[in-house]
Amino acid sequence: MKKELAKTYNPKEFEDRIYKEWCDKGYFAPDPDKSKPAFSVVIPPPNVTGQLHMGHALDETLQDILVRSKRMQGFSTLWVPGTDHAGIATQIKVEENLRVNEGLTRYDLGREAFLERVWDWKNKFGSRIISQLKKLGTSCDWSRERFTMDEGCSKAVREVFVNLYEKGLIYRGHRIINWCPNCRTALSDAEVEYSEQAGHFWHIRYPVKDSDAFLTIATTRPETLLGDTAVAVHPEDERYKDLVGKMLILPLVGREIPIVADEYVEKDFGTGCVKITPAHDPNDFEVGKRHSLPVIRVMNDDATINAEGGKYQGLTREEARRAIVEDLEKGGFLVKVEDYSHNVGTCYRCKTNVEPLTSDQWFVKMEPLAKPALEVVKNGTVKFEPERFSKTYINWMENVHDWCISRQLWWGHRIPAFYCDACGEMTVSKTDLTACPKCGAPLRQEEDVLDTWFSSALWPFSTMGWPDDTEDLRRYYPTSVLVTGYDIIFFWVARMIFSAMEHTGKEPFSTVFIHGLVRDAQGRKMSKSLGNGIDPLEIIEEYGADALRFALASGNSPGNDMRFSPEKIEAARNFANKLWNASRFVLMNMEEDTPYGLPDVSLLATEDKWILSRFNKLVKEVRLALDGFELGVALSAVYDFSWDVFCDWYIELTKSRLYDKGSESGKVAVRVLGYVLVETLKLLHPYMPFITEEIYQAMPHDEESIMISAFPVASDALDFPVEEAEMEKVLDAIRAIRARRAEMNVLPSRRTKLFIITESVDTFRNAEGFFMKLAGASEVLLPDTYEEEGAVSIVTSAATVYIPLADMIDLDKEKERLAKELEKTEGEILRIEKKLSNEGFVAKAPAAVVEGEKAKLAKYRETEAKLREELKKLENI
RNA sequence: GGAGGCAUAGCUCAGUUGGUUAGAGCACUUGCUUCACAUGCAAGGGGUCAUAGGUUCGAGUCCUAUUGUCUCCACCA
Repeated sequence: MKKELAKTYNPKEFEDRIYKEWCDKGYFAPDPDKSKPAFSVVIPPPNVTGQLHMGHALDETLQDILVRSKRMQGFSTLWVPGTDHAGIATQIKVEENLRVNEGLTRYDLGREAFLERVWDWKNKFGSRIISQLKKLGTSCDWSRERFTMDEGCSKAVREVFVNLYEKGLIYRGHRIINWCPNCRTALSDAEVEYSEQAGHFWHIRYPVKDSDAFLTIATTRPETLLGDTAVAVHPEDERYKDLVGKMLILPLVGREIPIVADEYVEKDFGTGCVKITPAHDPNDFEVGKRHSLPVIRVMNDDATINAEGGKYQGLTREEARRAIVEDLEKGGFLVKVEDYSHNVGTCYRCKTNVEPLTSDQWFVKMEPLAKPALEVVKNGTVKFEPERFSKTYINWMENVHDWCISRQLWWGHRIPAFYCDACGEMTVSKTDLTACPKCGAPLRQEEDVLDTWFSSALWPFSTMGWPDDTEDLRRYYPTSVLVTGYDIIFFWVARMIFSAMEHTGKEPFSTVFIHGLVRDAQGRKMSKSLGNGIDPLEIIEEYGADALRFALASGNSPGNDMRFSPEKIEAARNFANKLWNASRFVLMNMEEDTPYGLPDVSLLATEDKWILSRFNKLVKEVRLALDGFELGVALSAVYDFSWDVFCDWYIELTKSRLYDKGSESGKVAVRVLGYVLVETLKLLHPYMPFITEEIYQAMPHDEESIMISAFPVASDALDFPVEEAEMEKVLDAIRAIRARRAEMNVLPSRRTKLFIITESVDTFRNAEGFFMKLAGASEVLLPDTYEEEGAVSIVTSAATVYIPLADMIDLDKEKERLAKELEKTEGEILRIEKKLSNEGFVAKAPAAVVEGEKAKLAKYRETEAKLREELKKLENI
């Protein structure tokens, strides 16, 4: 059924409409046909209250390309969408909102009322990110949309927690952890970001008890002096050997602390003496354990000094530092201050300096879990693409510490541990308990919630119904590919792998397809604070989702960052426009009843066979690239074919036939045009789903939607090597003539006779129209020889073409040009001859390569002979 | 301190297991109101593929070192 296309490409007119049609038709749901192989993907769930940014756009685009191409290749594809509750991020937003609008804190509201606010917020904004994903054209099965805090995922979380607890892999402990004083919660190691900060190195004198001697320590954090319980020196440090075991008087505090010997100290760094503050430094904590030192925590949860700090109580960390340095100076304890720049841990959410401190937290014991997770990557069951990221993963997993999973937040999965104040028992349970199983007294549930990543770690199987034995799990789990950025390999990918291994006994996915970051045109990370973020929705609004997707997919190589620039998106839009207009042209030349599909081979012209043969090559190329996750390579192949081969050549080649109204040959041409265009659209559909669907619907086609049509398969029936080669001879000649005319400034309007001397007479005779249309010919003659003077000669390997342009010819220049060309050709001949006379090459190179070189040599020799002949002629004049 | 990426045209980047004369987009030059498209057409200029070695019949591609640059991990107080 022939439809009209609007005169200009305007994606706004059809993108939303088409998306709705796909949804209504149910195309996004996996095909229930059991005979089809399964291909499944789970979306990296965006933050439920987040806004779509370029990172999402890239991630979703890549996934959609994979999913759509697999669907067209006959897989039963399932793409599970959903969102993450994003504990800290969401809670911060709601608290901020509460503070700004009502001047309240979460404590003013209380836990229950505050959580109601968060749920309201979630319900208000949770659909926003989903609708933004839809604008991109993502083909997720929305009927399976999940949320990390929905009933099913919560059930999975409890199941996992209790299982791990019962196996002894989750424990509660008083440990030193990373604390964010702003978010007022513990953080895992992965949630700490280090940043270089300018600071000072304070050298402080600690007097030795009952002596005039003293030790000088150097520290970047003088305020933690309040919690010092020792000073450590290296056991082999001659300077301090005799002092080990003696006591020091802690300045300002007056506490007696021992001098201990520990290998942790570097003799050559600082003064060789380290103050030990077990409560506020992870290394000191370890030293403290080895020497059974007391642990004195001197800060509150908001990083102000607590009662242990004596007169400094109530001061912030920064205030305390200033006050203490001042007092040290007054007391004569301060030796010197140096400028010092060092790495400080900050909170990945709010960038506040992390305060290491001791507290009661829940941990996952990592060692037993890491083992199978390492194995499965090392033995290739889980493959990283590109492969190098498996190193990053293995390195991290081999050195992983226990995972602190408790967060002092309210928004999240509350830890299912129940305390009995009557008998002191703690019970961990999959279901909520009200009475103590031991003594029957009322219970109190743990206040802490779980790290957000604890639930996302279960995403590949919790979304498919685990722990129940569901049909989805049986059919689609393990999933096929996980697509994500390298920045969350530790947060998420690693944790999914060990969780899946532990709880399902299977890897969560077979391939991890890693992409880089989308940066701005200057190569900077897009960020809110810089204000350099490009809003994908604005791009879609202005250029269309297809253009955005194209811009993100083209030139993007796996694992590498990319820059996003206005030029790129314009180039993408221009390509869409080109396709649109090429399609309009094809449609214009179609009849109401032009059918889909190729006419009989016997009816095909040489150029038809040429384009089919070229298309067939393209199909092979695209499929190979897609199979290897080379999405950018596949796209550029389709781009080049569409623009250069199909539009710039094939369409132009068919014009004379098309303008011969009603001719059989014109009808054949239009069917080939339609066929190649539609099949090319299919190759392109995974990348640009909307425009390809819109055009597909307008053209004669084979399926209800391009989405469910079959991805092209290379076929021997479309291979026409002979015609392809013949056609290339003609195209070579046309290109050469055009170049020559342009060089001589022959106006396009000036048409001339062409005399073509060639052995492929039939080929060139059949191509007469092409020379008229594309090479400025008024008449094409194919004599056996051409001897007249005053003609430009153009030499290609297959033909010598003469253009009588007596008035424009400069004989000397002609000679010079021919001589130059001859020189170049001879150079090439020499190079190939050398190669072919190399015994190693002939013996070791593949036969096809050797044959290729021989063919090339033959071609150059033909050209050389013709050039010599021409030169001789000119010299005789 | 450890690991890794990148270095190819003026700019931004492709280049799949080594195999035509190294490509594209943008920018630049010249010409074109050719009846699909000026978001276009045609022609053109521009690269010793960071440097030095090595492996190979053959290296932009593999190996080693060097330089520059970016990132991640570790954290010496």
